[in-house]
Amino acid sequence: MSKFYVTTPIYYVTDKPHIGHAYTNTVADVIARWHRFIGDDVFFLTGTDEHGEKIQKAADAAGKPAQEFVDGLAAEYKRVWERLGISYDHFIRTSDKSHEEIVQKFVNRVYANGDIYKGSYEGWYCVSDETFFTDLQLKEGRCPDCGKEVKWIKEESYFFRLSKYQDRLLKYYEDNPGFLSPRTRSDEIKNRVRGGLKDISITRSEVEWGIRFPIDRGHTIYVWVDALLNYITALGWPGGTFGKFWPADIHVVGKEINWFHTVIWPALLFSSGIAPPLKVFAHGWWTVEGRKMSKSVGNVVDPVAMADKYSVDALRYFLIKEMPLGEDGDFSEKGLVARLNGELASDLGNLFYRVLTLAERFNGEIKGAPELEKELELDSIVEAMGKPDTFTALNLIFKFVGSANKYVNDKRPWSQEGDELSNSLYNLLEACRIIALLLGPFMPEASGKMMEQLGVRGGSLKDCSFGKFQGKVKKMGHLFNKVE
RNA sequence: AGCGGGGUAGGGUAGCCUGGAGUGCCCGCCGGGCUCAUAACCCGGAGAUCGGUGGUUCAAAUCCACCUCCCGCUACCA
Repeated sequence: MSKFYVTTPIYYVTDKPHIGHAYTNTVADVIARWHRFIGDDVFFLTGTDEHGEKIQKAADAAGKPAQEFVDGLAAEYKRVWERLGISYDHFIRTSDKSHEEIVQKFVNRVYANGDIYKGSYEGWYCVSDETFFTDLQLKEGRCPDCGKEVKWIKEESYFFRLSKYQDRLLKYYEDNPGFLSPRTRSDEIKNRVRGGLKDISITRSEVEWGIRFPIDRGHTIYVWVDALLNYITALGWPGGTFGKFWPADIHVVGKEINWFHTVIWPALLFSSGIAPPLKVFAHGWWTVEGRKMSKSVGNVVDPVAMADKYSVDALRYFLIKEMPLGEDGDFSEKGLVARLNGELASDLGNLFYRVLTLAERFNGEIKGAPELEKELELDSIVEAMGKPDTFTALNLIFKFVGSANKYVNDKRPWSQEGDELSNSLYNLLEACRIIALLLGPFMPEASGKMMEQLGVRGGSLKDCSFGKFQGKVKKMGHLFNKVE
């Protein structure tokens, strides 16, 4: 049994989770469940990022102390993940005492290695957006986002010698081609790193709501450094289960935070003598009906509302099947309904329903020779999941659903009897059993219902070959209901 | 501005890295089969100068150059 450590980003808790957060966690969850399925010892981490000025402001606006404010949102995140079937093993919060202590320990070590120095941070600052901009980013000398005036601000800060790690990062990318995933994202990062790295400011003197910088307690630690460290503080670095699970096998992230995970994070780890993660997978973004999702447009999609309306499994299925992992895609309720009605109800649900009907009418012993098994591209599914390519894997499983439907049409079991009929049913029931097993990581609830109706127990990858069908079939209605 | 991604039948996509007959999938359309099943399932068909131009090659959707249009990122939006 090998270990497998998968993480999601920790989410900045200014508001409740939307469909993008749900996507990231669903992808990570499918990966985590798959690795449990193939027998790995999995540690699946998610959590919340709770420090920083924006959160302080949001708490002020809500009229609550910061800690109370983030407590409420962290609980909300947990509720959402439970609702969406996210099988995390640990939920880390950056306001956890143990996290704060470890972050300070880590920063001390980087400092002792000579990679932190005092300097000053300056740049154009937009007060209303609370954001610094470079000369290049300004539009006609004004804020590129809101168009208001910007001020030149200079602030004392401590810096991390990111520039020192340029060559080591490039070498790491070279030696570990799978680290930057998917490929389409890797050139972008390499180009930018080749273009030169600037040291980065890692403390703030104006921000109160954060972890104290141990070298100079007038500063707090920049939230990104605080946040990135969650991946090792959750393991209890340098003790705890760190030795067992580190390095992370995969950090699942959105493409917009790829830079932090593939450049700053490994550099920080290099500085403190810790191995970098094995893979950072940057997935794409969802638009909503063709438009960028944003609060101001008012098209933010609530994943819980979708799950309530169409079922958790339909939502999970749509998120994985709608776009190749790593690409961008478009979310629409119309698209979700089309996949629910057409693929889940008509193709998959109907397959189970018709097979179960035929099987229930049959009184004899279910036996036969494997005929349908050759249509199952199990090796390709395993290979895809190893990449990971959840999109291709799910497509291959559904290709097998199609093969099973075709088998019913070709064999016409309703006009068969005796051994012939038994053989057809044998093949179909075994196909259904394996489909149920393989879909477990993607649609855990439906998978459970399929097993129950087939009267078989759960299993693992090694059970995904045609054996003797030992279930007791019991039809219990449709797996998926059509909508509208 | 720099960097990255994309432009494939009516719509949506996969294929592109590792070149080999436009090959595949979904929706829609036309025709047929079946009646176990959620008007579901299966088969066949129509429909594409693979954004444009030029190049490399025996061979280009695929590699290269340029052009064009769309989108994203540029160091706190999954």
